[in-house]
Amino acid sequence: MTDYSLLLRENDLKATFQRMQILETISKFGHLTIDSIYTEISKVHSSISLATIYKNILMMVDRGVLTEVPIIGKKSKYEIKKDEHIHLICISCGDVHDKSFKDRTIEYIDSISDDFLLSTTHREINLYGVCNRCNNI
Amino acid sequence: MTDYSLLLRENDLKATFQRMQILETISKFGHLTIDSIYTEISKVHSSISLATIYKNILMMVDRGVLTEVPIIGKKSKYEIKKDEHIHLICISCGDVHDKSFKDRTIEYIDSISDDFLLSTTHREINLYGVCNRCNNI
DNA sequence: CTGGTTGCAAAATTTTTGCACTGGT
DNA sequence: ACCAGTGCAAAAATTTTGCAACCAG
Repeated sequence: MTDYSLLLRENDLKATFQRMQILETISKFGHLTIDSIYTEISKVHSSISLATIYKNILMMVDRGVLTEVPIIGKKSKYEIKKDEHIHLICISCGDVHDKSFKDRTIEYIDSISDDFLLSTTHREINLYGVCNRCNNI
Repeated sequence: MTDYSLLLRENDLKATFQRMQILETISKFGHLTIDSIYTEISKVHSSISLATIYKNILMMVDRGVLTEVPIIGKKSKYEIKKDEHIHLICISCGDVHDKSFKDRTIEYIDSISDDFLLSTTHREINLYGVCNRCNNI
C-alpha cells in the first residue's frame, strides 16, 4: 500500500479524504474511467460529488500524479503515473493490462520520430485485441 | 484525388454529398476533430447538420473507412484509414503528423504482447512533444 | 487561521435520438 | 420507387463553473 498522502503533498496537493479515495480506487482496479471512479467511491462515501472527481482528476493529471489513457471508441481511463509501459486493451470489454517495455524499446521508438517534434516527452503504445475472458463468453 | 464514392460504396455506404465532403475535408487536413470537420464543411455548405457529421463519423469508423485517433487531453481526431503508422502529436497545438513504421516494427511491438490478448488487431503508437512551429511562437 | 477543497446546483458543452422530408441507386 | 440518409429540434449525457460551507496544514 503506497503512501498516497506523501505523493499528493509532493505535488502540492492537500491530502484530502476524497483524493486518497480516488488514488486508492484507481490503484485497486488499475485503470478506471471517471464515472467508474465515481461509482466505486460512492459505494463507501455516498456523498462524494462527481464535480469533485472531475476537478481532481484534471488537477492530478496536470500535476503528473495520474496519466490519462485514451482508448479508441471508449472513454479515457486514468492510471497512477508510473514508468513507461505498453497497454494491452480489449476491444470488447475495454479492460487494460500493463506490460513492461523491453530494453531499448524507447530508443527504438524515438528513433522513428522526425524533425516535426523537437523532442519526445511522452510515448503511447497500445495494442488492441480481444482478451481471453471476452473470447470465452 | 482519391475516388471516395468508390471507397464508400465498397463499404456499403451511399456516396452522398455530405459523406464526400467529410472525406475530402479530412483528406485535406489529415486529422480533424468532429467539430473542425463541421466548421470546415459549413464554410462551403452552410446547411449541413452537426448530427449528420456525428452519425457519419461513427458509421464510417464502424465500416473501417475512418480511424479514430484519441489524443491525451484533447478531443479525438479522425483520419482516413490507411496502412499502420505512427503519430507524432504536438502537446501544444494538437497537430498530428503521420510517420511510417520502419520495417519489422509491427513484429517487434507485437512480440511484447502476452496471453491477455488472443491476437493483436490494431496498434497505436503515438509520440508526444512540442512541434517546431509551437516552439517558435 | 486561512487558503485550498468540497458539495451542490446551475450552466455549458457534447453527443444522441426521433421523425418528416429528401436524394442516391 | 425504395429506403438509406439528411436536417432540425429536442433530449440525453458529459463536463465545467460559481459559490457558501468546510477542513488540512
